[in-house]
Amino acid sequence: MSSNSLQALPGFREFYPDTCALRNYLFMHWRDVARTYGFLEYEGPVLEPTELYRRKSGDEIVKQLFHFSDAGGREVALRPETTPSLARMAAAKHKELRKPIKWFQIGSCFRYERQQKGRGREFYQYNCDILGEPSGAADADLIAMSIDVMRSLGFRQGDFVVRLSDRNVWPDFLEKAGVAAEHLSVFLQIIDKMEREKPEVSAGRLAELGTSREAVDAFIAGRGADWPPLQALLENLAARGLSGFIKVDLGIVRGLAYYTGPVFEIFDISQGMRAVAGGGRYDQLCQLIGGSDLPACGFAMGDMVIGDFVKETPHAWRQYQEWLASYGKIEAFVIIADEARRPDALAMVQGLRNAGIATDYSYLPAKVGKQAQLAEQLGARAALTIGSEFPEVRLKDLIARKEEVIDATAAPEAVSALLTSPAIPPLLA
RNA sequence: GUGGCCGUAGUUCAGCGGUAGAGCGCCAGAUUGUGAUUCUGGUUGUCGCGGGUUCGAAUCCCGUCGGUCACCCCA
Repeated sequence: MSSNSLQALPGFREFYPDTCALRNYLFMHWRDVARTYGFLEYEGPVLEPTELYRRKSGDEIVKQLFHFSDAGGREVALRPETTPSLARMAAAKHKELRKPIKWFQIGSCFRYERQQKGRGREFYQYNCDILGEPSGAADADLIAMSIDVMRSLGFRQGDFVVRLSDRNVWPDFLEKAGVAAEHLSVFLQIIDKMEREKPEVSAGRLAELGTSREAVDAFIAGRGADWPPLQALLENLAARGLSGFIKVDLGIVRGLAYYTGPVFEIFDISQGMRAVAGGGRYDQLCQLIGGSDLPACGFAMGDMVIGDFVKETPHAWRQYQEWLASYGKIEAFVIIADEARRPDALAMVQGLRNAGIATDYSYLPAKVGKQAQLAEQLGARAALTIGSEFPEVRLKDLIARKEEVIDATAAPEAVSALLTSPAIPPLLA
């Protein structure tokens, strides 16, 4: 890298075709699962008033935003997530929308922070939300959906786990422990950090609130067995045959302040429980941002961690490679053996393309061998050689290594037939 | 914001005070109308950038930019 300043900004991503393919593969599965769950795609603004995020999360968050004053003097920020925009959009129109509102979005998000594995300054986030439905049926559907996203990408039971909890179990705990309700948010932050922090630190903070690490651990060990909302969720998911993916873990509360009910996170089991997706219920956010009382829940998954997870999981990677084998490949290549026939070759290329066949050819005169090599490199299965015998042309199956003579006018049909026939390589001697 | 490690050919890397290297890739030929493999030949550099030490720096020192990983944070 030279020191000139025309390179991409740190943490921003340039998708060359090979990395763009993986991105598109993720998008394809994201959209497909959303479709099967009856979700509609929407899109919000990339740039928002800085206040939209400050209002929800406080001034601290502004430090991690790309924010600036625009030419009109407005304080604006690139979105670090999409839920606030969604809450506003849904709240503004919810009276004319049939409930439940089931929307999803795949959007670029931006955070100003040093990059590391799985985290950059620019990333895509897949967000699925259900608004206007207060019952746990919606939460259960989202959890099932997140599992199906994982399965569609080739992950299996044992690769990942959904850790499920409900924030509402904790006020009850605090009350019994004699801790004032006003300490709930501080308490939840301690719970959220317990797994990352040294035990003594958490223990100290819990003691300050008037409870203890032992009491919390004991409560978590109880697994919310007597908390009806959790049991309802578990029964719902069991009916779908998904119990094997779920593990109740009351220690999951999620860092965000706006969650108000069930919360869940998906973890990569192999890589030290790396979080790959998360979500939960946020019944107050639409009121806070859009002024409409609209219960809601949702989950999000970023493209970077899940992309790494696919790369690091052999069977998921194999599934991607299989998909990739036919992605970005041409189907037919027209070899021009006699330059005098270039106009006829162009007509044939056009005919093939109009028939929906991915077709390419050499822009400049080249030896037949060179052109055949190009056909191979571009992934073509069919090679059409057009030369002085025109309108007779040769159609070769580059996998079977068999060639036949056809009439030029029959090319689209003949190529289509070849492409749909079984790909049988010749027996090796 | 803090710290560790790394920046050499298109790419992966070796060299670590004394002529800038290898594998892979790429190009050409063997093969003038046919792809794999093989063989032969060839191409490729501001050694990230700037300064310093030295007779001499890719190599040592300082700075800087970039990458990467971890911390912080995690919406």
